[in-house]
Amino acid sequence: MHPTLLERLQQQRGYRLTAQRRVVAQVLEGENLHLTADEVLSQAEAMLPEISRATVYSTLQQFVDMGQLLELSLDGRSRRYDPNIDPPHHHLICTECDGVFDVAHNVAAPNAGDGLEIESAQIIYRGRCTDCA
Amino acid sequence: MHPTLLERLQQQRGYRLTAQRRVVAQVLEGENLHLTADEVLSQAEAMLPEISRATVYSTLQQFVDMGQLLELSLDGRSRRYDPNIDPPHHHLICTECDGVFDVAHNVAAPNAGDGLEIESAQIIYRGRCTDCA
DNA sequence: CCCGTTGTTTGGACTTTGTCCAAAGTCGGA
DNA sequence: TCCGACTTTGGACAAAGTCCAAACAACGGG
Repeated sequence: MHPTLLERLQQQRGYRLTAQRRVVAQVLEGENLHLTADEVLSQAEAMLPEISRATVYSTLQQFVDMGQLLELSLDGRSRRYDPNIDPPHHHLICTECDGVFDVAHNVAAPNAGDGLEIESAQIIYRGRCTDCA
Repeated sequence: MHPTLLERLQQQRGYRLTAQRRVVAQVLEGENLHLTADEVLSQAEAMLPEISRATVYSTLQQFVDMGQLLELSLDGRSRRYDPNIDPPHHHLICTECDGVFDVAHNVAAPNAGDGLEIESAQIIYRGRCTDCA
């Protein structure tokens, strides 16, 4: 298996892995989990009641900036976070159950060299998940 | 050329093309234009001062539901709207100027038949636009 | 032409999501 | 141990979107 988010954070040198950061990382961990910041906050509060909203938001942002957490903008309303960086993948939003699912990354879709420089591509599929189809 | 958004709306039978709806459609029109709902609102107010926020939001939603307007979730904070449906295309967010640009659609990225049914795919590229590169 | 029905718009209150900031707390090294 | 740098906190604030009841407008039947 690939190292978990928490394991990857432990390897970052010069980074204080405080109780708050550890809790946020633990909450995020899991296959096919795509939590919003507020979902992370409520689950983190269950483990560490005095954690504050500002900490959760800024911790999430740090993980993203460190390249250890994927930020998804799926509905224009909130952001979701995916701790599975390593096998690159994309996402499907099920039009029936509204769930978010990882989808294997087959083909990069590089593009005509119109003079633009593409760093990354994120694909959002819409359709029906295996359960609903 | 492909018909404009306004023209496409005029062809919808049994749909009242009120002054408010016409104004919203006119504001959206244009190449490489990706306005937020609030940007649409302020420009619409310039043409029809008494138009209300609720009308703009619900009109945009209707256009999307009718399949005549593309809704983009690029930053998890707001939604942007693209009136150009017809030659399918994707979008680039420039990491330097933060602009949004249409990118020609080369390759559909269909996927392994893992039992899911894919209806559509939307690709968000990140990189540098032709001006910034 | 009037009326009722149906569809549309309005303003404003409200919710959700995210940001900012100054003060307090914590940690590790000299 | 003490200092300085980093981290967390709570609360105020802002942005984006939703909801709702009342007012308004348009169309067709009588």
